[in-house]
Amino acid sequence: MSEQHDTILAAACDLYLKDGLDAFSMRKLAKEVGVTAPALYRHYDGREAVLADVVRAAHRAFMSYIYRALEAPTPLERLMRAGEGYLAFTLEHPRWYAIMFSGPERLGMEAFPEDIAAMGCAIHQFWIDRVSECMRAGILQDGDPLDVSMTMWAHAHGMVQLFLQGRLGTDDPEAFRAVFAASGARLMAGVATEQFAEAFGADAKAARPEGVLEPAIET
Amino acid sequence: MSEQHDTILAAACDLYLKDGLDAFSMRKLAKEVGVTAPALYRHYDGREAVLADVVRAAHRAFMSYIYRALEAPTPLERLMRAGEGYLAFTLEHPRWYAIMFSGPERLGMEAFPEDIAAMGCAIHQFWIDRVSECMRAGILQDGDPLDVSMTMWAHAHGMVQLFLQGRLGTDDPEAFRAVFAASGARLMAGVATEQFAEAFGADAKAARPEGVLEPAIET
DNA sequence: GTCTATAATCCGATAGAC
DNA sequence: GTCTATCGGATTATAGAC
Repeated sequence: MSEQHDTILAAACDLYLKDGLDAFSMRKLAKEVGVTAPALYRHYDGREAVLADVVRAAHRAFMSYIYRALEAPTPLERLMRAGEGYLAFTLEHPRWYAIMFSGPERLGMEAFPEDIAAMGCAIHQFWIDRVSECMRAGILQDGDPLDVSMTMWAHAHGMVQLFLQGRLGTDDPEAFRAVFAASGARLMAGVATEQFAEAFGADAKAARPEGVLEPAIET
Repeated sequence: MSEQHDTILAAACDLYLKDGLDAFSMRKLAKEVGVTAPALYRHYDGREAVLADVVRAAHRAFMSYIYRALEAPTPLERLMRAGEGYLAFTLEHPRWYAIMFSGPERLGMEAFPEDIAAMGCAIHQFWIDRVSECMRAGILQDGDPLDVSMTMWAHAHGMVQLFLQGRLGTDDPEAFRAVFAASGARLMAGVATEQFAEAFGADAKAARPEGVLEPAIET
């Protein structure tokens, strides 16, 4: 809460985002802050504690991206905007996304602190809520929202993961956006209703005349 | 090619599978082999070179799991058996699966050697072939096999990734198998044909009377 | 609250004797 | 081909002066 605490955390985020997790050390962090390493231990218990705060910051940043979707007026628009926010976050902040899903032992911990796990649950619940209200609106086929949101989540997570590791044959975020949308459309064909196809077709035409949802031809 | 080379590689695989990537060091490897560290450098250029061979071994192990599917008589059975082989590999050897998808810089390299990248392409092609022949057989809807296989790959990869990081609320592989199958069925609903539903329904009944494809109720 | 100094480990890699 | 000895570096973290 103190001011130095925030200064250190900000520097820690910068350092992690710049050099990655393996290059993150208390010495470099101290240099970034402008003090010597032992001074950091007055404000943090150690490396683990700093990284835990970085993970918290990553979760907060992620939430700020997807929660914007709640401003949209309809369930369908909220779902689509949430998906766009998710994709924007992963493309603009791949390292923040990575640390959210690196698993605790990758950070040198046995398990995530309770409050971080709770943030993960809140995010999961957000997706369940988006799916739920789309089911009630007749846009998604009836089913268990927990199951359906998991399917959509896994697909999105897998796509992003494969792209960030260069397994999709392209490094261009714009190309990936089209591929992601096309793949998402294939998935929706199995879980959405005709009402979705009509509503989203119209929505897509209004918002994106170029029709990014058409399957991308790669070869 | 020499015998010591193989001995070192085997020990390296054991060491990585036992302790993980961050704990993998040339000194520990030497102890595992039963020699001193400098001796390793007669057979390997350094840590990177050893890890590259471990990655090669991981790819070969993965291929041995999914290539078994080619013994099945029909395109549908080959696709299903390939999926089962994929899942079995990820659950039985999560660390081997992890190192295949960790990205080169995680291993301290700039890029994967050409032959490793080629193995990745061969695996990708394997999935494209499975999808292709299912399209020709009328089991999957017509489309670009590359696109459809990517969608299926991303979904499977995402599911496994989320499970291995404990984000699915269970650590039980058997429970995950059911969840994975149910989610896969949701995906197939969007990309398969009615012929699939009929054929696989019959197939599932013959092979698995308990019906693992029914959506799992969690709560 | 920050510093200097340092403990205690670990790492990859090499030189040179045998 | 393997050894001993070592270089040169990194790391987390602490002790104690100021």
